[in-house]
Amino acid sequence: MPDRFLRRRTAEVAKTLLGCVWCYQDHRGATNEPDRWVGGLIVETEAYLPADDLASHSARGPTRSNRSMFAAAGTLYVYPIHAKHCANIVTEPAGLGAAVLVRGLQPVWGIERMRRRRGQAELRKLTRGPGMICQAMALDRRHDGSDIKQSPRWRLARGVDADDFRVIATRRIGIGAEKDADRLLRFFIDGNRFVSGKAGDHSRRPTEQLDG
DNA sequence: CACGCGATTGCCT
DNA sequence: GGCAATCGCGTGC
Repeated sequence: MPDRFLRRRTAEVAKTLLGCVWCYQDHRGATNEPDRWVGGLIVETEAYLPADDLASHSARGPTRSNRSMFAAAGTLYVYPIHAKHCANIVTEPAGLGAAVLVRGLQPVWGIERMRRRRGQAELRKLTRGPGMICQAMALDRRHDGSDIKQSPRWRLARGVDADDFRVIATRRIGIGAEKDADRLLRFFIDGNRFVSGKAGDHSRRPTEQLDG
């Protein structure tokens, strides 16, 4: 994925990240495991904008914990919440404080490792939500600040063609009324089983999963 | 240094 | 659909 893809406006990046391949080569898997990658297809995202976005962690400027949000596009911003973690990909020119939260992933690689880490066999319960994704991919604060464009252990690439699915935009999840809650900055693939939230939210029509 | 809360999840009714 | 668990971080005393 070219640098300029992530340097664009965050809402546009969040939308066009849908259907893309996102995976990580973790070296903590068993040695005899042929497939050392974990990851899959991005099916749900949220945009956190550089300015005038009260919901964004960057809204009140850089601090020790959110500083990677102000780094170059392609940097990972991983933060802890409710004893779990959420992973973001930084967007826009460096210094602005914008990122895309990855909320839903269709598992493709390292599924057995994801099952072990999640303590859960059911495919649908592996990466349906930002906290689950980090647990399944074993992402935590140690990954905060790493640059996925620079590291050979990360891959972000074109996956499913955008013509093959419909994108729905909604309000972001878990944002209080006083914090720009009404803006349509959550994007997901219509009907995909790995979109988080309550049923009916992600299932406007009962479509099949992505191919390829 | 104490306290309160959150871009969540999972269990319960 | 409601609510408790859980813990790192920001805020304020």
